[in-house]
Amino acid sequence: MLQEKVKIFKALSDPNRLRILDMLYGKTLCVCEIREILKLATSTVSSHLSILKESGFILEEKDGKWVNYKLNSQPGDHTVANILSNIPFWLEDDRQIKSDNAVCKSVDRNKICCK
Amino acid sequence: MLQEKVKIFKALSDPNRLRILDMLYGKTLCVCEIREILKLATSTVSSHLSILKESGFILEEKDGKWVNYKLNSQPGDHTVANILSNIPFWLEDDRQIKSDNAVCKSVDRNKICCK
DNA sequence: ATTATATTTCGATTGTTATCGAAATGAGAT
DNA sequence: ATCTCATTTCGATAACAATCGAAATATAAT
Repeated sequence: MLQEKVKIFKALSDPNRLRILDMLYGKTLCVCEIREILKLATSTVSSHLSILKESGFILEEKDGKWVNYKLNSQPGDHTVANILSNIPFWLEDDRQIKSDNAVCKSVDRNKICCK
Repeated sequence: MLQEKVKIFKALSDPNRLRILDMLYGKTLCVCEIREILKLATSTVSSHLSILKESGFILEEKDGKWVNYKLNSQPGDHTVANILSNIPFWLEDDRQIKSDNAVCKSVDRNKICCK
C-alpha cells in the first residue's frame, strides 16, 4: 500500500525525529538520554520514538526500568533499509546534527536519569 | 538547516504527491491531466505541484495556456537527487502506482482539457 | 509493602495540512 | 476587445500532528 510508504516519509518529516535517528547511528539510547539532548518533555520523546518504531526504523529493547532504542538493522521494508543506509550521508552537513553527535558521545545515563 | 530536509520528506508524505512524482518518470504532464488521473479538484492538484516544486523535486515550464511539470533532473540538494533516483524502485510494487503508469500512457491532453 | 525512577498513555491545546469551490490571473482564439 | 480555457490564489472547513502536564504502568531498590 502507498499508505505504508507515506507512513515512512511522515516519520522523517520532523526535525526531532531526524535528530533521534541520526544519534542512534552512534549508540543505543534510552528515553531520558534523548529527552536531555532534545530538551523536550519525556512524553513527547516517547511519542516520537513510537512513530519511528511503527514505521520500522528503530527497535526497542527492555532493560530493567529502562527502554533502550536502537536502529533496526534488518528492516522488512526495502525502502526503510535503503533510507537507513543513506541518512548519515543526507544529514552530515547539518550544524545541529554535528553538535548532537558531539553531545551524544559524552552523555551518561547514570548522571542524567538516576538522582 | 534540518528544516530543509524536513521539507523534502514532508513533500513525500502524501499519497497523491507520490503518485504525481511517479507519473512524471513516464512523461511531462500538465495540471489537468494530473487532475483527471487523481480525480481531485484542480486547485488541490496545483497545491500539490507547488509543494513538490518548492522542495526541489519538479520543475515547471510554461507552454501557452498550459503549465507543464517535469522531474528536476539537476536538483541542487543531494538528498533530493538521491531520493529521485530511488523512488521508482521504492514504489514499483504498489498496485496504485502500477495502475497509474498504465493510465498515464494513454492519457491525452487534447481529449481531457480542450472541449 | 512502600518508595523511587523510567516510560507510556491520556486529554487538552495549538499549529499545520488536505481539500474544496469561488474568485483572480494569464494566455490563446474569435 | 471579448471570450474561453488552464492555472493559481484565496478563504473556509475538517482532519491530523507536536507539544505539554498529569495520571497510569512497570520495574528496581529499600
